[in-house]
Amino acid sequence: MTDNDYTACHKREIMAVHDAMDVLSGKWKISIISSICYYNKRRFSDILNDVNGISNKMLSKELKELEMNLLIKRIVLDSQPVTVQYQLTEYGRSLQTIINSLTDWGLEHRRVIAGKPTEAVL
Amino acid sequence: MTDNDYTACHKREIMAVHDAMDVLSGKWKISIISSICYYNKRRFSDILNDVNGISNKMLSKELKELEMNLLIKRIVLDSQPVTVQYQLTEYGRSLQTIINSLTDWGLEHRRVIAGKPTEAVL
DNA sequence: CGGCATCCTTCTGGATACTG
DNA sequence: CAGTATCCAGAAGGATGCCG
Repeated sequence: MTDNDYTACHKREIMAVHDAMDVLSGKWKISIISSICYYNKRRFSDILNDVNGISNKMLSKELKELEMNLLIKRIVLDSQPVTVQYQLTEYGRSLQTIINSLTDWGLEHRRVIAGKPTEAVL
Repeated sequence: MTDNDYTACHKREIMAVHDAMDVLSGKWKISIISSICYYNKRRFSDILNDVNGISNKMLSKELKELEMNLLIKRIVLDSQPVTVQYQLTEYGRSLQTIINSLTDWGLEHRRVIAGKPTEAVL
């Protein structure tokens, strides 16, 4: 993008971003995907713990939506009591680039807004 | 990330993602940023037109939030009637990578869910 | 043109309790 | 453990009209 405003049409790109957000929007969805992505396999209660502030209701709901969108899969192990693993699908793994960009930016951003040291809540 | 689940702690990364989403979450915020980003400078009514389905109220509100977070700046030209340009700040431009990832993924995603041809609404 | 104010409906999401 | 069910407050967000 140059500084002079030549008027190409970018509606296609903007709509692509909107499409992506259709599936990813929600206060928690991206954090949930990150959790599953970073750990490869992750259980319900672990995600509940990873994602700061989420309630089990919301986690349950958003996991279901992500599953419907074929981004994650649910694997039930017949242990006692039952164990459920969540995992990214092949398709879901295509989000890795986005997750990485967001992670990088988030780490930088935390530094910029200051007073929010990374180590504090660890 | 390997297939065997060695248990490193990724809370730092997951929280970074959450931090990023703090600033970027909302049904429209990322689309708005994309619009401004792709056109470099963009006026209120143009963004209103770029972002499919947004109302002026929401646009106004989210622009204000983005400005508060120092991601965009508002430039008033004293024309008649008044013209307002929105532009990414230096800091805001650091989001470019994220926007690009989302655009790429969105274009791919549109292909995957099918029945939503890119050209239709152009 | 670029908003803000108001009204009103829908959706979000927390707290809590309960189930297999 | 991994959810589901219910209740309910508050936020999100659309429609419309007004203003400098």
